[in-house]
Amino acid sequence: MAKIVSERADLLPAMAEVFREHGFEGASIALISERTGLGKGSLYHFFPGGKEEMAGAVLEEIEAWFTTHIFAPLQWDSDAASAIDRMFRAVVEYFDSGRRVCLVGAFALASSRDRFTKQVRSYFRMWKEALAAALVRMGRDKPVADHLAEEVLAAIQGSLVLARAFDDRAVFARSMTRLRRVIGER
Amino acid sequence: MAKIVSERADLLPAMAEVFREHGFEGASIALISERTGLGKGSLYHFFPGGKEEMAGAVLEEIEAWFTTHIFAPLQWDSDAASAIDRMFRAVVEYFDSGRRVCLVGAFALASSRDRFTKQVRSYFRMWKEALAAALVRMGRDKPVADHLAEEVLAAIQGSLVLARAFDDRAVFARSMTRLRRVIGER
DNA sequence: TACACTATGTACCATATGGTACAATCACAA
DNA sequence: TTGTGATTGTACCATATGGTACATAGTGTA
Repeated sequence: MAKIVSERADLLPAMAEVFREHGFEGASIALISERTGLGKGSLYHFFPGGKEEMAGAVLEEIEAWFTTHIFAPLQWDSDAASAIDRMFRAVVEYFDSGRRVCLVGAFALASSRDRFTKQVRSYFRMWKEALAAALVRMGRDKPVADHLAEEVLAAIQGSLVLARAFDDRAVFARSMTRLRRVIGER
Repeated sequence: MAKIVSERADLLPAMAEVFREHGFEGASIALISERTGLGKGSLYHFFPGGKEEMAGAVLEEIEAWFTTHIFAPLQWDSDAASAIDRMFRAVVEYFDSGRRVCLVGAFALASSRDRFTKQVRSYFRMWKEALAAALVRMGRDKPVADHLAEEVLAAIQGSLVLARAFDDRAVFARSMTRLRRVIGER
């Protein structure tokens, strides 16, 4: 009855999209099965822990992606300004200019936060600390850098909410432009 | 079998809290029944349209509350600065210093946005326009006021996300302090 | 009191849910 | 070829879901 031998990792992007669109409660196994093209059998073969394990794996993958493409450069790249510039580019692309929701942010607001407290917190903590580190390398004082990093993260999350509420990408674009300017100023 | 004659409006606060805590999908009728203290019979008596009508009524009540306490003063109060000050006070109290989630924001991120597009959009549009009007009365140019209003709303929503992710009210407090300063500056 | 109407609780229903069992099928190595 | 373990689809299960039906009890009024 088997068709193709899949890998667990291949399923994560499709599953992530389902969770993004429907949230943890709204993402039914039937829907996940449909969108991944895999039957329940395979799904539970790869994720014996069920939906909770699926969402956990998705969060893990998201954190890994952000670590590679955003957090690590922010933290370690000798050219901090360029790392920040690349962060903004990556963010715009990743969130599809505001059309796509931040799954971690959505989980933070919903009751699913309680299930995934650690992963949600870790994602934002890593982002904030990496960005603050880059700002320090650009010559900012540590406390200022911390506040600024927090402000940037909040603005990103908030403009994702507004962009979706207004169904208007321009909201997100304006916010990104402003943040680049704020960070550039002294 | 009846106990007390309730009013539809009396149920809304309890229902709002359930939707805030669990989202639209997660808020089951059983849970709503438990938290309002009313059986299904009564619930469907007051809300023949079921869960969708319940959530709709809650959104309506929220918009009404904000209109009275925040939007109207921002829009019409001759002392714009004081209206903005009262907005921040009301927001801090309403969102319980960041412990409480913005239901409309949560709905905007979730799939429930599609069901309640109009109400979600209306809430944010009214808020943004009212705040911009107050800023104009404080002497700002219209375009600047529009951008600033958008920035403030995004910061509020974003810091609610972060405050919940970090489980730290200080995040929200810091954001409000900063916004007051930004608005005060010329 | 008698009546109409509003509330209310409970039993019930069809369906969807997350999850399990298991047999069938694959890839691949001996 | 034969066997072994990884995959896969399907049938199935107990439960929870949103929603309905209805009989009962309260409320106010003539």
